Amino acid sequence: MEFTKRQQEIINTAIELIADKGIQELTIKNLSQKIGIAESAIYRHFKSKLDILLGILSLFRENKEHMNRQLTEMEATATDKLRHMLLKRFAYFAANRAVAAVIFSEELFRNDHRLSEQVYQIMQDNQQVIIGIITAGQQADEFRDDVSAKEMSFMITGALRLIVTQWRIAEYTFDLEQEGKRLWATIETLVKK
Amino acid sequence: MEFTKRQQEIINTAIELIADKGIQELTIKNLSQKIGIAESAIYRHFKSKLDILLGILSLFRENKEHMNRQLTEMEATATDKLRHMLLKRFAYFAANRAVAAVIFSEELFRNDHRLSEQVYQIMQDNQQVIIGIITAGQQADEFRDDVSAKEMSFMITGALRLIVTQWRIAEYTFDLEQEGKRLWATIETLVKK
Amino acid sequence: MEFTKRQQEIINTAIELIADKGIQELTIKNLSQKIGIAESAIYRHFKSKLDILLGILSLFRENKEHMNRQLTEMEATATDKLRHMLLKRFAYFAANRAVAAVIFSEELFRNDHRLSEQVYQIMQDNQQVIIGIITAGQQADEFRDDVSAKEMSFMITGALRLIVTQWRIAEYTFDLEQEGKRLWATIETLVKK
Amino acid sequence: MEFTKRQQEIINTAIELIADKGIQELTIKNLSQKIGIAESAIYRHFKSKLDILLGILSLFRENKEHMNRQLTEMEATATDKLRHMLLKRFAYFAANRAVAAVIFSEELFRNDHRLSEQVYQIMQDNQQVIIGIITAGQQADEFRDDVSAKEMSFMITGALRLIVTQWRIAEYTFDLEQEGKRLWATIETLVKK
DNA sequence: GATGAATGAGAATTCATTCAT
DNA sequence: AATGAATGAATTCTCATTCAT
Repeated sequence: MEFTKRQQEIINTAIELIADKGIQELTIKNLSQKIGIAESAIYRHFKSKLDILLGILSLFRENKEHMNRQLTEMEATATDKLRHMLLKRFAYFAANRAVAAVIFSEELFRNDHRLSEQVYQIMQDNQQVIIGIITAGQQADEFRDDVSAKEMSFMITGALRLIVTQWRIAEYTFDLEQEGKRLWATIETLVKK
Repeated sequence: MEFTKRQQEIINTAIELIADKGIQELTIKNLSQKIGIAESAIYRHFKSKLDILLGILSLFRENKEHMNRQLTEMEATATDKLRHMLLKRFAYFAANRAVAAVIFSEELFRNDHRLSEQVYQIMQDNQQVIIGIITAGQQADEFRDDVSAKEMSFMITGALRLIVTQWRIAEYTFDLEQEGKRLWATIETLVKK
Repeated sequence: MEFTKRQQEIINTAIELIADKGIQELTIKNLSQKIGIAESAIYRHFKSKLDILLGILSLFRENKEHMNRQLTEMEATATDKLRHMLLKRFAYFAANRAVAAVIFSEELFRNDHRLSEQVYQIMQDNQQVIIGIITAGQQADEFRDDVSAKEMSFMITGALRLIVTQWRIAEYTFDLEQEGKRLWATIETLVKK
Repeated sequence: MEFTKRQQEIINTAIELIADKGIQELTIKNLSQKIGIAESAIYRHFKSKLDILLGILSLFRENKEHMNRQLTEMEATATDKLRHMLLKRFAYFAANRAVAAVIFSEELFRNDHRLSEQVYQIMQDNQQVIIGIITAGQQADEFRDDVSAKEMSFMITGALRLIVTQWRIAEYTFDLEQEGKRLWATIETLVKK
């Protein structure tokens, strides 16, 4: 899971490429051109294009795990944690459009089992964190418990994904963090006891 | 918007192809082979591959408009309408996996403006219908009104999309209609007054 | 050499097509579309595309023979005949751009022996007529005779072709007849005794 | 405007191909086969087929500019210069049939603006050189001046082109240099005072 | 580490032509 | 006469990858 400077450069450039114009734009040619090296040079650093995609996912997962660890260790009410987590995520996507573009496009990763497995894991991990927070919130009597933590987290995840998707389709023409705050208000109203 | 028999056959085959193995599998060669005609024969029926994709969307839109019209004309409580609509949609996707695979993969349609425009319209139309039902429900005092109809419909759409996406990623290994009913229970609990 | 109405329509449309955008634009599809019939209908009237090209040439040759016969029968000085012929030809090309485009593009007819043979014949016929006029002019002491009639006619033909070619390349943006008159003045000065 | 070895090879092969059987024979397949590399290898050296055609023209233009520069610097009477130039050009075409076939077939370059622009420039450049020589000849009292230099150069260019064209149509069955000399005699007679 | 040249497989599309109706 | 459907061959071009240097 450790990447060299060049490997990171390649991965990041690949992410940008995908974010910009979709997976079809991620070709070795475009990639190498954007970096400024020869096509064949790419193969010094990654065995194949598939490995670059795996690299993207692994980088993303690492990042998310870091975020989640921070969150778990945080001392705060469940409400604060949940808000914190969602707003942080929106901020992250707003600052890293490319990642947003890549991570919610399961389609891109359908060709290979290793890829779809990774995407699935990332989704699961994420859900687990939210479920954890909500369960805690229910036990602390902050959140309603007539809906299971799992179902609740499902609704939240769905909304999160949809807002990011719409933001992408709208070509980033609205303020994601702003809309994210509005969404949080809704979610808060819905989950609080 | 009227398609000949052959055009419908091509569109349906294209949908199946995409659903099966993703957009990358949708080549004129695969398409013509699956139908059993020559590659060039495809071009007698569609000017280009792009037009086939537009055909898919137009077919889907037509279908959805039909569904929505039925719904609008229906005499029922907002709760019933909403349940009816969601369950119907799950049933439709369960029976038309391919369409589900295609319609929630905005990524596929990013290459061309005409395509993304269509996808956007379909999403909008859909949201409008749900908003309409919820507003009615709020006025009839069936649904809570501390959350706007728009926000609520947003949560619902997000959940709907997420469940279908997970079902696809899980390679249809769970019963979508079953899970859809469970989701409906959650939604009902959340929206009712 | 007798063509039906439809055949003539096809030939004329073919000429226009070539004149407009070059031989590459002469496809059965474009042809049938411009006429307003189905592609396959063309084959009712011509056995193959080659026969259409042959038709173009045959039509043109007929026309030219007619022009030449008129000229031969005309009672006038050689100078008048030559002027008449050249100006007439420019007028004809100005009015029939398409024909000009086709007839000076030997390239188009290189694929098939039957075609290039025809083109060669047309060129020869033409030269013969000019040679005839010049010889007469020399015998009548109107034209210089230190240059053979053949060489002189060669210079004239070359100039005629070049002016039409330039006119085509310039996309008909200058007045061919006007320039033709100027060219005639030059020729007259050069040939007269 | 500098070409690699391989690029020159491709351009030359393309010229040969066109000269042999016309532009229709210039396909990437034929080209690569004649060279002995894979089709896709061509694209390492030229972005597209259009660029190969542009390459042909640019190579030709370079060559011609070289010839013209030599001529301008030459110390000689206008008559000698003109003869020298024409005979040199015939010699060049006789030795480079392929180039002759290509360069006088404006038709071939009609598809693209960049191409026809180049062809037009080459024609213009050429004419300018001849006009220059003739003007000098008129001022030195070698050439008649009752016909403008421009008109005279036009006649000469027309004749030059026609002779080459006929030589091509005759499938190179006559001696171009021989005929060129005869043509020169005619031109000399016509232009001299 | 990096490059340039090459490759084979495959992509979308076009074209002239045929044939049953 | 004309049409609609189909075909096979060909065309330009792209792509991931390899290899010698």
